[in-house]
Amino acid sequence: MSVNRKTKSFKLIMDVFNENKNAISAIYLVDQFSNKMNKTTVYRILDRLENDGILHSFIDKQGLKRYAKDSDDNSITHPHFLCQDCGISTCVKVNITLPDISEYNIKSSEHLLIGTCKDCLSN
Amino acid sequence: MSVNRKTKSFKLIMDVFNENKNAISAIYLVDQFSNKMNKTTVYRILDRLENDGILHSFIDKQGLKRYAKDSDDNSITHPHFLCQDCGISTCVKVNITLPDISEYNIKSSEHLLIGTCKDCLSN
DNA sequence: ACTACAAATGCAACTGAATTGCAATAAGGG
DNA sequence: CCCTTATTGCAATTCAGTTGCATTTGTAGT
Ligand SMILES: [Mn+2]
Ligand SMILES: [Mn+2]
Ligand SMILES: [Zn+2]
Ligand SMILES: [Zn+2]
Repeated sequence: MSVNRKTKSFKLIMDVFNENKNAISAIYLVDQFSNKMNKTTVYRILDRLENDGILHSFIDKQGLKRYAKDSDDNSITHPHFLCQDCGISTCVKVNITLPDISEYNIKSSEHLLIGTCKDCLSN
Repeated sequence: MSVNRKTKSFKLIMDVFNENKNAISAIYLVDQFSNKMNKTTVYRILDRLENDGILHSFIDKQGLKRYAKDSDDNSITHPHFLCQDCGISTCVKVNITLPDISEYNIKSSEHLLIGTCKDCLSN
């Protein structure tokens, strides 16, 4: 009983994440594929991919949900970088050490780094 | 020319932040004061307070905008904690050291810590 | 205390991301 | 090829936040 049918829409979205390891906003995909599939479909496919552990997500500085492909060198929890200039967002392959705070039992964390990417710096 | 008039609405909201150092969502205040002022007014007062450097804000895990009072022991950039159980959110007075990533010029960062607070742990 | 004027507010309409219910479609196991 | 049911399309809805504009109100200056 396959839980994930390889539909045309599913493949189109999966291709994006296979060709691009950046973090992509749901709304960008909705827009990109507006003539290929319904926006509801985009959201539901992203949901499934996340539940299946193929993608992970976070809320960016503008409150938009972004998704990126899981990979082996993604530590379980890693920061996400956003370039103010060109808008690209990437998973940052760095281990962040949480300060030990006695008052809280910290279970997970989200880290957003905002700045300028290499490409935008050199242009 | 006073830029900040001490209106009734302004005082009501300011009081909340003076009595409570936690990070409070805009929508919570809109709800709290629904019979005292218009929601637009809440948003605009929060905006002003942030521009004047009295409050600072961040987007929480649900994509909601939260505000907290600036204070001397708030380092310029500090993490924010959210208790999964009771929902309170606090500024965490800890210096976080960003890993130096050659690929990016990092100008600012946002750090969300999710877990359980002391109160919820002991109950 | 009065006035004038800009700042602040209320209201209603609007935006934009994301979700929901339901009927129609299509993937793929047998 | 059939059948089951996962997936999709569509339209309506939600929910936080914003905008335009007319009205009110704080307060500086007299
Ligand atoms: Mn990532
Ligand atoms: Mn804070
Ligand atoms: Zn860039
Ligand atoms: Zn708690």
